Amino acid sequence: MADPTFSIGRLAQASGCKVPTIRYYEQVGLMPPPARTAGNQRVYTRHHAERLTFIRHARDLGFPLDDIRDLLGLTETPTASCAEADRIARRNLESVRHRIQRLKLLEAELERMTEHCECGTVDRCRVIEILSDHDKCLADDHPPAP
Amino acid sequence: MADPTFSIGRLAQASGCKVPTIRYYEQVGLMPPPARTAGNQRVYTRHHAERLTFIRHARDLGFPLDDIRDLLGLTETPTASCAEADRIARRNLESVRHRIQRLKLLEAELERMTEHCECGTVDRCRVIEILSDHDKCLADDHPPAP
DNA sequence: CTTGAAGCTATAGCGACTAGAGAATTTAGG
DNA sequence: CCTAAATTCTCTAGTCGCTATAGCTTCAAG
Repeated sequence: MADPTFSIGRLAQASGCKVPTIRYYEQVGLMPPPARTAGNQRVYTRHHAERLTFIRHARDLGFPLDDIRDLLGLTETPTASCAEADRIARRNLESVRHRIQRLKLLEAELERMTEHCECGTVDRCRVIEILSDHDKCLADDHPPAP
Repeated sequence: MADPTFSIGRLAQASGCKVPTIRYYEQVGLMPPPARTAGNQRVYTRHHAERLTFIRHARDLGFPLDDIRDLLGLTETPTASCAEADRIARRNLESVRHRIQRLKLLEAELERMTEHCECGTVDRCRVIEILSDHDKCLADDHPPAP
């Protein structure tokens, strides 16, 4: 009859979030303030668990909290167009692709550094050398704007 | 005879760092405090420019400031073994590779989301659906520890 | 009833900057 | 030489997404 309820610790276990993180999400308005026991401890419902799973999952996918806030807003009016959700997801996909591209450049550069290091003294170190001389670097562009 | 000197603005231009970033690096001990004019403005030398280029370059390659501090320390004793520099570079290479792996999972998941979105209403949105249901997600592992 | 785990609030810290206020200094042009 | 504009100065606070700590209260098991 009555839905099961959870303490913050159980909710943390169920969701994979840490306890302080859940309180943080409440503080910044991502999670609604739950009911409290007589002794002031938080009591969560299945609704909270679902919402937190959504948040956790979106975080795992790299969505910033502001985007998650927007997505959560959308889920509350299910008849709204999902074009906005699509736009948010595409934006994050773009950002992920940018980061991959950039990191691949760095990977190549770091490989070059470590492969040619013969581990003598610092004054002949390939790592130091490449870091010191900008011209010897391949990946010298700047990271994309957020 | 006298080496050329730079104002903080020129050093910023030359290095690609922003002015407040240079001051920040001084504050956290990465850049040595430069001489000052009679009017208290910073006066930089070629040494500073080289050091800042090193820092900037290492930052571009994803080295954390603490690692950069260590590397700068090494450059000051050129007869030291470069094994430590090599170790730092390899550690960062590892970290970059981890991040690439992780981001590729996210990319696949986000592609799956956006490709199947038919942009109707939110209650049938593929993006929202996947975010809501953990079982529908491929990339549900947790990011690697720093 | 006791004990230990789990919960509470509040504050501060992380990394690596960035932004803003308000005052002082420098530089270029007239 | 003087003024106006650009640059620089210090200081504080804010960003993001938590995490850690301190010092307390409440809850659940035995």
